[in-house]
This record gives sequence, structure tokens and C-alpha cells, in this order.
Amino acid sequence: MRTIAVVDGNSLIHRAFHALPPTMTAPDGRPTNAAFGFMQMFVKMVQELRPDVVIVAFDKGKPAFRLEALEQYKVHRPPTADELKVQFPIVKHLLQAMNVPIVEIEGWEGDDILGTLARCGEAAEEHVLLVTGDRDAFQLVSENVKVVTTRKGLTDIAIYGPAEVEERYGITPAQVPDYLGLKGDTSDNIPGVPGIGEKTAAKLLQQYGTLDELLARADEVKGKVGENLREHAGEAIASRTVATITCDVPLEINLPALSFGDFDPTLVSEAFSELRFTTLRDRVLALREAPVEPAEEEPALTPVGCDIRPCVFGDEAILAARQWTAAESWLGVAFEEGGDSLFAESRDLAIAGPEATAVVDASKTSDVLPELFGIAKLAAADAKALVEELCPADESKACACPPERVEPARFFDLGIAAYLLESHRSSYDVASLHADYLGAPMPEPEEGMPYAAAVAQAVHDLAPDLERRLTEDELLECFERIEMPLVPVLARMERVGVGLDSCVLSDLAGEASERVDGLRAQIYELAGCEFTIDSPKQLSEVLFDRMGLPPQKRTKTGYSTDASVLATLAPMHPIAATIVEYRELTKLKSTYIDALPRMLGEDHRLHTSFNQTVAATGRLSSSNPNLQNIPGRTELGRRIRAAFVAADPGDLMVSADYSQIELRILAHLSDDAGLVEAFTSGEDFHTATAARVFGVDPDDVEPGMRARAKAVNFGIVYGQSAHGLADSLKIPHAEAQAMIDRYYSAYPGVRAFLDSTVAAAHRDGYGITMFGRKRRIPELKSSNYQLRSFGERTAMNHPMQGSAADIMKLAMIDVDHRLRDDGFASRMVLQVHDELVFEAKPDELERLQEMAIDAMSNVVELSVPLEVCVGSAANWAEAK
DNA sequence: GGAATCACG
DNA sequence: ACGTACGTGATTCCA
Repeated sequence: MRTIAVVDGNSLIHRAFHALPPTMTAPDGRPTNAAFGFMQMFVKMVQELRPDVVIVAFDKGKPAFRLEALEQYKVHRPPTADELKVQFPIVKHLLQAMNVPIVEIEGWEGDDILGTLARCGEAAEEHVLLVTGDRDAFQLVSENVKVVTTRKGLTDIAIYGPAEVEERYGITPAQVPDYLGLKGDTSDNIPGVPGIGEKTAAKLLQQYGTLDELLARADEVKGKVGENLREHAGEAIASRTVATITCDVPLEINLPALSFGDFDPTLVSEAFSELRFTTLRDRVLALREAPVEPAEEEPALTPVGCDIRPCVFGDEAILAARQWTAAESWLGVAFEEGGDSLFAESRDLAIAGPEATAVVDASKTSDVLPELFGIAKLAAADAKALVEELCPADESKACACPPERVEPARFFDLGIAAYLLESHRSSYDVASLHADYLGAPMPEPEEGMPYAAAVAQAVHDLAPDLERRLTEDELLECFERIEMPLVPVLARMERVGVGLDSCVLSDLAGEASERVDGLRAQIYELAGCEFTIDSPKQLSEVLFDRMGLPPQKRTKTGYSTDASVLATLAPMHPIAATIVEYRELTKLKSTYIDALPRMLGEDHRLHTSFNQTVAATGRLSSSNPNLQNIPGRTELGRRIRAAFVAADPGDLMVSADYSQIELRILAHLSDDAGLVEAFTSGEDFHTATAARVFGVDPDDVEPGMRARAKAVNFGIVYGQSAHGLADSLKIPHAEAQAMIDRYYSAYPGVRAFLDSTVAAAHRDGYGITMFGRKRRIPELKSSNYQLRSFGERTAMNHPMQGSAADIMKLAMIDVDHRLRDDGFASRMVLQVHDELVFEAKPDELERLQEMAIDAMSNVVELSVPLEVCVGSAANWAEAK
């Protein structure tokens, strides 16, 4: 007895489409979330249930009897979203590659095919599994026919036999059409009888057996239910008709001839790789029948040119590498795994040329690498690590890498290249890039080869491919002018680190502990019980259940207890303010006061990682530790920030930040005369906005008006919405809308620019910055209002946030070069999006400040000045 | 490992 | 009829 799985393709694709966010796309921009989800379910099903045969059925039109019933009720489903429609061919293509038969019959829906095949299977004494998300299929269940459906998520599978159906619904499979006729099914647009839900429908059928019997004796049923039953008997019958699955669709299929797993791995590999379904591809390949001659199948999986190439070692390796530098192509370089990149011992270095890979012994790395940097075109998976290797461990020379060694055209970072191509990739790992861009798994090193040899080879092979793609997408300039030159700058900043006075923090820790203890006791007292304050779940129980305070908003799991909720509760009960203070204190203590001193390096400084491939807008991010979110807004926050000091006593911290850079960019891009005027008038910017928006003289702008204008300015940067503004200002929706309207009439050029920006993003599928950095925005294609609106806000925000990031990066490159060219001993230590932080020698202070202002404000010429504010002090808090 | 929260721009 | 401001990372609790 074989097991035959019949999949309802439409049902599963729909389910997958709604279960997954629409952010997944193929390299050509087609959405793939539904195809991915479908395949995920498919593979999971095959893995768990191991069917001998798998058939997928699709709708092709609708049977006449159902159409008539549907028309009678004027029931129409919303048209299938375009981004879902285009995924049907994708799924079918994948199924064809897997040699899975697809059954579509003109004038029939998928579940009718399921029904027909179920009866065929029964007749042939086979075991049939019907894979679907629709409940109608439960009517087909019998001893040898089971329904497989997904529970939570996509891959949690439930199997329903007759017993399970009865247990779950309280009716037999045969009663399912009657049941649906009574209860209806919103997902299938079956109306049913008003007022009859799951419980009532099951109860009535248990009592009367069938719908016909029930309707015949409808006058026995009391109350509203009986009334509805009599009144809507027609709907019930029609609903049942719609919900009844046909089991005799004319179809010809030779079941005995079929068997799953008989497919060409090369075709499957190509079809899945093309969509970047790497993991799925491997899982599907693993499902294949064991090949008769495994040896002869192997080469098909590995396209020509992806085999591991030979390695050379010792002196020969160095000679070979030198020779290759003459070649025009990129050399791939990689370090052997292991060791600490910051205070590292040397590691073996692999250098991949076109035909072989040189493996340089760790003891020679420090000689060979600088030499190569001078003469070769080097590509690496992590160029920053490579450059850090070049920075001498001797601190006095930490800034010593000469710029010519890392001249952009001779330098290629794979991850950053892929980031410019797709700033939302989940992984920039060489193996994943190799799989996605070259369509084949990364080669594995042979016995006796270091892993680095395989990485170097992959890097070598990927670099020209990525370079070509960058050129095609007009991203090469951004890559060569901004991203690559920034790599050594970040390497130096990471290596230099920033000073931290842990004494300041240990004092704070003591103070904070005492205060936290006091607050905790106070909270217990006010609540009348002890609980885990840090647990939002327990806190919500205490506030809203025990104490009876009114919940304000919901989260996915319950009532929210966030800061805005507590602010609303504050006038009602003193516990709210106490919790706010407790939260602030514990947050700052655990995240900064306690954690930062533990992160100090051997040189007693903090060394963050500046990540260049994380933020989709082009900003940097900082981690381990994150030094871009050091507190500074509250009093305690500023005391933490004051622990950031220069290393040498007497040296100073210098901060230089762009003022309103994003709105200045907006003024430039929109060329709105009013906005440009607001930046050139010399007036405070938010005050100038308030004057224009409220139509008063700048001198008459009251603090409240300025605060509102400021909020609107923020809103503009985030992609204005009335709701967001209303929320932030705690004013009615209509009032917020009125302010936005006034803003747009005051600055008509801004509205025109934002409208055209959104339109361009809809047309192109991406937003773009002043320097050509793109961000794909697949949400724009969504039929879901919420997601599409999100996409539109992103489209408005990207040119501002992204161009600001571009400008800051260019400024950093210039500042870094001037620091070294002009012989500064001062050093750039941090970047916080619109701010640069330096450690300065006192005798260089003035020159440094002038240089920073000059470099930052002149890095690009806009139609408004780029204003830079500088300050200096013994610590970061006071330098602002 | 996800959800909630909150630190920063 | 529906509900969100844009971009990050770290910590905590809890299934």
C-alpha cells in the first residue's frame, strides 16, 4: 500500500502568502514570499510523511454549480493581489523542476481534484493524504484518506483522520458539507446561516443528523436560531452546495506510474538557486531517491569552475602570489580562522589566483600582506579585518596605514559590494554569496588544505561577478568613492578605541543600586505585593488586574506597559512614575554602567565594531558594544556619557555634529524656496518653521508653537503621517492633519518633492540617495494598505537619511586623511550618525576644530549651508 | 529564540 | 475598516 499525497496548491500558496511578510524577493525583484512558504511546507510535509507519490492540484476556473450559487449571493472574493499572482508560475516552475505532476482541469477547483484523487486512491487501496489549508476537505476524510493541514506557522503539521475530525468539530466527515452550510466559512465566502457558529452547527447536526432533516423539522428549533434557520434555509442549502466537493472530475492520471523523488538535481538546483532558496534547495536535493550510481551524479551538482583548485605552500606560495599581482584580475585573500582580530597573533593567509591558491605561513603574513597591498588588487570577504591586520599593534603608529596602500580601485570587499546591491540581505557570508551569485555551493577544501584556501578562492571567483553587477546597477561610484575608502578609516577608529573612566561608572553603580532598591520597595508598597517588575507580563497583571488601572493599548501578547502608557497612567496613580524611574535606572545600569567596564580591552579602552553592511539606509551601525546609543538625554545619562574621556590626562574630547542635516538635504533636494530661506535666514530653524506654519512673526513664536513645528519637522523626515504626528504630540488626529496641511502650503515644494519621490519609488521599486545608494522597497507593491504605507514612508525617508549617511561617510574619509596628512596626533574615535567624536591634544584643539568644521561642511555643496557645531571638554558629555 | 522595552540618531 | 511615524542594538523575561 503506497501513500499518495495530493496538495491543494492554491490553498497552500494563499496560506503561505499571508503568513510571510512580503519582503522576500528574487534577484529580479519578483516577490517570493508565497513561493518560499509553499516550498517550506511542501518539503516539511515530504520529510515528515514520506509519501511515495506527490501530486499538486491547482484551480482552473470554477465549476458551474458553484458559480451559480456564488452569484446568487453576490459573493465575490477581492481580486488576487498581483504580488501573489506572479508567484503561481514560480511555484509551478519549481514543481516541474522537481518532476512533481501538476493537475489542473478547466472548470474545476483544486479541492475537487483532491476529492477525485482521494476516491481514486481509495479504489486502488492506497493511502491518501490531502494537503490543504481549507476545512472543506475534512468531508473527504475516511479510513484511508487523511487531511494534512498546518497548525500554527507554516511547518507545524496536523493530520486529521475520521476520529480527529469528530473530536475537533463534533461531527463526522460526511456531515462537513452540512456543517459548513450552517456555519458558513468566511475564508471561502460561504455565508451559512446568520447567528450559527461552530458550536450551534455541531449541536444541531448531532441532534438532527443532516441538514435536510434539520430544515424539515426547523419549526422544532426554538428562539433566534430557529427563526434564522427558517428564514435562511435557502442560504444554508446553497452554502452546502458550494461547500460540497465533487469527487468525479474527469481526469486521467496513471497513479501507479508516478513516484516522488525522481528528478534531475541540476534542474532543481538551478531553479531554487535562481530564487536564492539556498537552504530549501539543499533540503529538496536531500529528498531525492538515493541515486543508483552516486558517483556519476556528483559532478552534475557542482558546475564547472567551482571545484577546489590546488594549493601551493612555503616559499613557492610567496613567489606565486607575487607573480599573480601582475594580473589584472582580483586576488582573493582570506585569513585562516581563529585568533583575535584586535590583538591578534598572526594567522595563515590564503591568496587565491586564477588557477591556484597560495598559502602563506602565519610567520610570513606580516611581511607579505603589506607588500601585496602596495602592488595587487585585493578582494576579501572582510576587508576591514585585513586592514586592521596592517595597523601596527604599536599604539603610537595606530594611524600609520598610508592611504595609497588601500587606494579604492585596488581594494574590494565582497560583503559591502553585496550590501550596495541588496541592502537588506540577511547574510553577507561568503558561502551564501557564492551560492546566491554563482549558483553553486562554495567549494570545500581538500585534505591538507586550510579552510581559508576555499574562502580565498570563493572571494576570487565572486569579486569580478559582483563588480559587474555594481557597474550594471550604477553603484560602482558609491562603492569606490564612499564605501571602500571608508573601510580603512573605520579600521583605524576601531583599533584606536575610546577611553572610558571606569571609576566614574563604579561610583554611579553604587548610587544606582541604592536608588533601585529604594524604588523597588516603593513599587511593592504601592502595588501591595512583590513581583518581578522587569517582567512586562507580571507588571501588566499588577497594574491592570490587581490595581484596576485602565489598559491603554495592546501588544501581541497582552497589555502594553511601555513609557507612553505609564505617562498616561501617571496622573491616576503614583506607581506609574515610580516604575518609569525604576525602568530608567535599571536600563542605564544594566546596559551601560555595569556592562561597559566589562568590555574594556587590554589597552583599557573600548573598541566597538562599526558595521558597514547592516543599516538599509546606508548608515553605519555599532555593536559589541554599541557606542552609538550611549545615553545623554537625561541627567543620569549625561553622567554616564561623562565617563567617556581621552586616554591621556589633559587631552580633550571634541564633538562635531551636523545641525539638521536631513532637513537641509530636503531643502536642497526639493529646492523649496521657503525651506531654503528657513536655513539661510539665520533664524532658529524650528522657530522659522513655526513662524511660517502658524503665519506669525518669528519674534512672536511661543515655545508651544516651536515644539509643534519641531515635531512636524521630525515627521517630515520620517515620511509624514497625521496619525504619527498626533501620537507624538498627543493631539487629535484632525488637528495633526491640519498642521500637516499648513506645513505643505507653507512649503509647497516639499510636498511636490515627496510626491515625486514616492512616485519614482513606485516606478523603480527602490529609493535612491544623492550619491546613488539604492534601497529596494518591495512593500510598495503590497496590496496591504499598512505595508504599502510603510513602503511609502520608507521611500520618503531614504533620500534624507541615506544621503546624510553618504555625506557623513565622505566627511569621515576626508577628516581621516587630513588628520594624517596634516600630522595631527589627535584621533577620530567615534561616529554617531551626525556626530564625530575626537580625542584631541590641547595644543591641536583649535586647528582640529577648524579642520573638522571645514571638512564636514564642505564635503558636498548644497543649496543651503551645511552647518557644523563643535565643542570640547574633558569628557564627551560636556563636549556637546 | 521571540517579544517587549528603551537607549541613541 | 484599518492602524504607524524612520533607522539601529542590548537587555530582560519566558515559552
